[in-house]
Amino acid sequence: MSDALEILGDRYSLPILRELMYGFHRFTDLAALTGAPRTLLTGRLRRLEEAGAITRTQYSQHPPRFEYHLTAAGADLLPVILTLKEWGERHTGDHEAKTVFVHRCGAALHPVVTCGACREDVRPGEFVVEDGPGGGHPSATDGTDH
Amino acid sequence: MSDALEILGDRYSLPILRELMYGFHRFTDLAALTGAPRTLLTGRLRRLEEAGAITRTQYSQHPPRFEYHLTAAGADLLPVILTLKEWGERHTGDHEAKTVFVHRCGAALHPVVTCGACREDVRPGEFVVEDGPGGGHPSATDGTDH
DNA sequence: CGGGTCAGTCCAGAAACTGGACCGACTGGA
DNA sequence: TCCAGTCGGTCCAGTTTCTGGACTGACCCG
Repeated sequence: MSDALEILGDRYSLPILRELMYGFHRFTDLAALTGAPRTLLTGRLRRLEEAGAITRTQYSQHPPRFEYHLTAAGADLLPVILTLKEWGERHTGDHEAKTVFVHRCGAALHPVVTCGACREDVRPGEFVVEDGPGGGHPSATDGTDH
Repeated sequence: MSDALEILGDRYSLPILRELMYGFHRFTDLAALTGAPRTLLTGRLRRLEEAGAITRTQYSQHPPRFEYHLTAAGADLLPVILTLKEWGERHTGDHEAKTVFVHRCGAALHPVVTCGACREDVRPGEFVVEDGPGGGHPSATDGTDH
């Protein structure tokens, strides 16, 4: 996760990706929609491109003009954005969401995280934290106490 | 989502919450595990407390000692952390995860986001973005350039 | 008595962010 | 033809934030 936050851990990267998902692809649009200063936006777009989350393609030759699109890896951030949006609406003052996601089933999309293996909902306390091959925590022990 | 990122949008807030989920509750542990400078950690913990994601409780009187615990709102960030962890392992060099989540069903926990209404997996393109009551995007939805 | 633990604070230098001005190559309208 | 506007940036100076090491004060353990 630390690696992910190295790329996404700031106030603008996820909003940029979100606007790309919404269908905006141009620099000026992204600047206006996210509120990011243009200098900062330039840097973030470069970093996201380098990380493989977006592509930068030239759509006009002589006045050089570019547009940004999600890669497969970038589109894969959809679950992160959905769950973050859901949390914001539930636990911050952000009750009147500016946008609503409507699933193809017709209902407003409220994401639920399930276990890929057994398909059951995942709740705090229903899993255990174990050390992986990369070497784990100093004294991870119990994981779920409270 | 912007409100959520106002609180969580930096390199340390989510790691702090993650370590709390893993069962670490003391200032020094959090500093060591996240790598956050102590001054910064102090600020983040105050902000998360103010946002209602964690509580700070005194467990020793005379040498004042405190420990931090997740509130219900904080625990509700589990889906965000799970999906972010999953993305990091899939799309960054973070293949050898230091920790593995094992679901109570016995399998390694790979989160899948489903629609709360129809229970189907959510994939890019299987939903529509619409303006909500809060007033929406200038010209959202279609994705075609104007 | 000495060392360690714990939850911080303080400080100075480095890095990042901010917002406004500016740019060059066009395009559209009168 | 002239003028305003668009687009994707860059440049700059001032402000804020981050960083990491040193320090503190009350306790606990041997």
